[in-house]
Amino acid sequence: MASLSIVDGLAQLSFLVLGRLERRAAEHDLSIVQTRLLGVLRDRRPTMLELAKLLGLDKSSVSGLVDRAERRGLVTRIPSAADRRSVLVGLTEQGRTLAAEVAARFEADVTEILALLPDADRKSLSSLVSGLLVAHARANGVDLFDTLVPSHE
Amino acid sequence: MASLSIVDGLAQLSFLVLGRLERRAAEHDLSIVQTRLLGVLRDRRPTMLELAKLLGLDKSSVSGLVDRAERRGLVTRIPSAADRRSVLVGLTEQGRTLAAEVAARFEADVTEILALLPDADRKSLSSLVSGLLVAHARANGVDLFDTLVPSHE
DNA sequence: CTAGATTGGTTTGTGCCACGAACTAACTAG
DNA sequence: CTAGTTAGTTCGTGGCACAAACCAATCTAG
Repeated sequence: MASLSIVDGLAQLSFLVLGRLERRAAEHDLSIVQTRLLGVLRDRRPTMLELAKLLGLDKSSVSGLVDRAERRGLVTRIPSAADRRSVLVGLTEQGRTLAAEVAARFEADVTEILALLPDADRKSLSSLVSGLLVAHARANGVDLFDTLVPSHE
Repeated sequence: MASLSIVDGLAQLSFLVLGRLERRAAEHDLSIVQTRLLGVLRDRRPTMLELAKLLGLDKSSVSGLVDRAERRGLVTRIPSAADRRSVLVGLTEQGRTLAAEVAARFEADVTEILALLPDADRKSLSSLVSGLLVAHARANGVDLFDTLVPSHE
């Protein structure tokens, strides 16, 4: 039972957490990336390029990503009024409900894992994690956006 | 600055941590999966099937994975003495040094992020994370193996 | 001992993800 | 009006992931 280092611990935990997400997403035939796409769009209607930045992907990758999601009726491309080259991507109703469902199940998973900790510990963990993320966001001048989005440097 | 929920926080943190890993791995033209492969092999010499279980992949996926790594001289297939159907996979010297390098850089990254927390907080976080992982491992009867390996249920 | 079942691995086909390079269309500066 | 930039798509390549089909070795019933 070699007590694992904090680095190992965080790596482990990260795999565990994202593994749950992946599993829940797979239940609805979503990949992690598709899920992140839906997550990002919950409160945004970005252009393709903004989306690429948000997801940390190449714009060409986003083309295909949105293609597939659009084919499934989860998102729509809306021609931008301001710039005729540009396209806005938004959730459809179907996409929105799907995103909500996956998020809920994932949340339940994580909550279940966290239930292994006594109340007090869970609270501490929560505030430490928040603190760390806030500090990191500040240190990198990055604005903290919500669920399912990685902080890219 | 909406204080994010613990679930969101953990998701964020996980993306952040694995994002670093991915970046460091990419510096050496490794994917996350390749890196996990090397990580798993640091102290094991499993069969293909064991490897599949360890990585949570299908055996057919592992075939290709090992193919590519072998082509790059990072791992070797060793015919099993015990069972002539079976193949053992092990690191080459090159694979071992590469794994060490990536691990070191990744560790530095995470350490740097953790440096944003005051000493006491970092220590608390460390023990909370360990505690959570241990509890989870116990709850699932899984033995806790080391770095870069997800706990599969 | 042998016929049938099981097991370990590879191969093949399909689809997603990711990138860079090349390209079109639209916007912007001068 | 022209030159250069920007937004997005397309194409080609390669890794990742799975299921299904397959082969060879091993096990097991009878």
